Amino acid sequence: MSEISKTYDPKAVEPKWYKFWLDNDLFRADPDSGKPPYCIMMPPPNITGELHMGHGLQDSIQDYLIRMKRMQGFEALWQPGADHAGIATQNVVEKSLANQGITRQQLGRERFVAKVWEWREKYGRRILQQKYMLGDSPDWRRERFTLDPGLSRAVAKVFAHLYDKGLIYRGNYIVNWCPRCHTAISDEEVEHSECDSNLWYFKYPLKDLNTEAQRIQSKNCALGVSVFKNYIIVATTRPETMLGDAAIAINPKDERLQHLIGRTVILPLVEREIPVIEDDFVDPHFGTGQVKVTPAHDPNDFDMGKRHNLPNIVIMDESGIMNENVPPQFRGMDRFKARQAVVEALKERGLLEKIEPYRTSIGHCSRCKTVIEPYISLQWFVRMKPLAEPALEVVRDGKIKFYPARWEKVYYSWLENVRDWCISRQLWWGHRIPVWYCQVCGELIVKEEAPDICPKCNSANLKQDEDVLDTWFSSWLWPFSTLGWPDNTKELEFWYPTDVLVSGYDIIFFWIARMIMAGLEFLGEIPYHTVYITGMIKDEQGRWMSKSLGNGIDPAEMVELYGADAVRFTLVTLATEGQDIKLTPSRFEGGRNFANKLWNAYRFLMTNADRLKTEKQKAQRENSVFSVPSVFKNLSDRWIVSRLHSTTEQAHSSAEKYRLYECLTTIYDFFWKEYCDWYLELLKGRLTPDTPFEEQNEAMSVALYVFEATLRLLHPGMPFITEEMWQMIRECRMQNAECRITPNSKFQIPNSIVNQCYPKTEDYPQDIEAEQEMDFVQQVITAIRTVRSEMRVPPDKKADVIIANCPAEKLSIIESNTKDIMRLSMLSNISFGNIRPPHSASVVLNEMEIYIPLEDLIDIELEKVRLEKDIARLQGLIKSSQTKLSSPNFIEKAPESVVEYERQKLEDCQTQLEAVARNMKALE
RNA sequence: GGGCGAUUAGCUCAGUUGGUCCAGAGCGCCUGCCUUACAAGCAGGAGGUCGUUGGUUCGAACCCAAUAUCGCCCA
Repeated sequence: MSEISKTYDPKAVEPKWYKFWLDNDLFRADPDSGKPPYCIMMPPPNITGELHMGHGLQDSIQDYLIRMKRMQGFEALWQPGADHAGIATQNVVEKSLANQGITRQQLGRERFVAKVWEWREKYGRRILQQKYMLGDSPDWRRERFTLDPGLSRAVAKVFAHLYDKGLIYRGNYIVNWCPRCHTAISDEEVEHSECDSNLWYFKYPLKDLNTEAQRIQSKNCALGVSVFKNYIIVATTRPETMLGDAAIAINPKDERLQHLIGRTVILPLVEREIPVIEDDFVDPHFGTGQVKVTPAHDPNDFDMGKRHNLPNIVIMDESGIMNENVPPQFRGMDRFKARQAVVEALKERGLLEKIEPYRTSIGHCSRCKTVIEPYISLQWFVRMKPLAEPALEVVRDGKIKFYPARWEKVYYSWLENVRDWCISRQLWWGHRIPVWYCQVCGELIVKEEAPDICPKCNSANLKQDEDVLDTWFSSWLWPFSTLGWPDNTKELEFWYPTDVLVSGYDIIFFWIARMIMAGLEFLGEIPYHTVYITGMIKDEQGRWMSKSLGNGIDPAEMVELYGADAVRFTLVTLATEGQDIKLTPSRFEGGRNFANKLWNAYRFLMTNADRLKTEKQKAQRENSVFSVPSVFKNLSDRWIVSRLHSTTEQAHSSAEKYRLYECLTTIYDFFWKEYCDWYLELLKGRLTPDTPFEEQNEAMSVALYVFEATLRLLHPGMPFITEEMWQMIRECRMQNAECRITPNSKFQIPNSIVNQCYPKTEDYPQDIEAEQEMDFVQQVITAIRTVRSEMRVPPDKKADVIIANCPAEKLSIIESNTKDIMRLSMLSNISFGNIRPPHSASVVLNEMEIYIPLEDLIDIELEKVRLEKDIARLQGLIKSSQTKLSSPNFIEKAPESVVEYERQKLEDCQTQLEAVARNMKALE
């Protein structure tokens, strides 16, 4: 056997095994295997950029589940793929072209789209390469892209289906327009943020001066303030839009302003006559209660305009530049420049009443952060209400469960208030809308495939809609389009509905809710029964990681630094119940240290296994070196197997509840604090040169047996290091020690931890008696160690201890473990007796007392302090027990077992206190 | 304005059905150890009136009600 390095080096291990897994098709999923199906859809990453920590976290969780299920005998498919990400990708390619001084308009649509495909080829693979690095185990052969022919066919079919059903319509409406991306976006793609702005108050002159009659009438209106003025005052947060005003509106219930009804206002600068109208929508408390109405540039005003038949006066172009519908001096100005200019112009005319500071919510494009312009344009929409109802039901009925469950509320509130979905995008990159217009008769044709002639006039002069569909219009089909829908494939039959979706809460609306709607609408079945919502990765201060802040932590770099297993382990253990994770690179040290701990235990085992193997060869012994033990005789063996039982049980139950952090911390605690700290330390005492070969052999067998099981338990969380060690350990164990899941008969698959059975609780016998005995041994050792340490006894100074008041059953435990107790607490002798040696430190353990004679070494004062502390601790416990027990209510109402426990506790504490007090007295 | 989350050790976080939790972990800190698997380690230790105030209960970190602070989502 070659030397094993002292520290674990992931770089020497990880690439090797990933290649091995890929070369041997170990992630292949086959619908004909005869095993039960299990499927997770990988949220398709954008092809724009790099893997970020969120992927790292979500992939670690998904891969944990997939690998575990695979080991549990499921035909586990993790379906991979990528998303074309319309706006994002187009932006990124435009940006790269801009560096060369080229615009997409210069290239033209066809050549530009070809460029984006080049980009996809070049960069689209990169993120997948990064997923290799993490150790992800999807069936890469099944990788899909949202613009693949099959998936595009699904999109067209869905569009036609919804159109035929009347759930897709086209119309001129106010949409969220991004003047930089030059496209409409959906409500979900708008990010609102509170900004400091102003409320500008403008005077709009009334057309006719007040007549005497009106004046008298108004005088009777006691509340009137602006009655005698020949103008009215409006307030706005967007002054430039006044150029498109079509009316002034007031609330019909606003008594102050009744006299204005029916009047006409001269719109300043534009000199257009506009009416004063009444509408319930107007909030009398906003500004002056008289609001300007700009139907073409505000969603509420748009609705109001419809109610009152107002003209939609569009005042800017698609870049937010003022157009020919505004007075000449503003034409060609950017909307923000126009804002200043309008204010300036009104001020010059004395029509600026005042400016008040005002906090307002401003919508920004989630892609480029440009301020959104509500813009009237011709777009395609999906009617959402009919789709939302069934999607609400399946969650209400519990057919789909969210983990953590609180996200269901968020899901409900969105679906209950869902608005129609604007699906057309004025982009070039994406699924072209499957709609054709006859250039002869104007017929509108919606078809899955391009029609040759107009069905109405037979003309071949057809033109396809220029726009493309929202990216999510293909993503929402992901759970079944990737499985081959609309074809009726084996895959679809076998894996749909899938099992779990793992995603962040940021895309519950965008993606999760829509996927559920789509699954129900197009397949009549939910897409998955469980939605696992992860927290988001934040920086140290709790801020979102972003390129602009430069506070991102690159997972690839972390893998490079700490190893993939360490990164995965750390991320999963930090992900508690959907809480956001504040991450710093140093957090990965924990994972790395654990990997190193595993490695060194392995190193220890292998060194000894190697030695025993050599001895065996020398002696030419018959028996195979390390077999699976059938019975466990040694206390530490019985104990560690019993602890493995509990660990396995916990790993199963935590995984069922999707508490993966709990799975990993349980295994971590078992391995580090029980296997390494105690079991291996005890094992050392069984591997001494004076121990007979057969006994050493037996001890090593159990040690390897438990270690191997731990590797399998841990494999879903730390795939690489477990494979590395498993492969090596396998070589020194008997063939029947393996526990391989049924292989696919069709394929020759080598042994790998990937296709071993996940440990089952019942494989490891629980042994309560061994646990109790071991617990006592540990208590004795720890007590002596604590005293030694607190009394500053040098580690190399061996001590004799005397144990007094030792009950018979404890005595026998100590006697049968004397060697271990002495070795682990550095003693030269243990004797029993009731004589307290002078100058000794003492510790009371339940009813028994341990004396450690230390002669000159003992510092009486130090020992007194120690005992005083113990006395105070016991007194505290006694007091609280007494208080409880002296309350008749407690005795009457608390369960018998609790009362009994409290009584026992009190009694034990009192016995101990007496003993400690006695020892204290002996020192004086 | 509506909803959600957080508040527990110096820091980051666990804490399941209220009792066996005078509350745990990792990191940090203190003391002692290079004890031939591991100093990325070992042994031991210090450190918290569980945001605040009421309530329910025999019993509250946990349940209820107010309240404060921070964060997120929606309008």
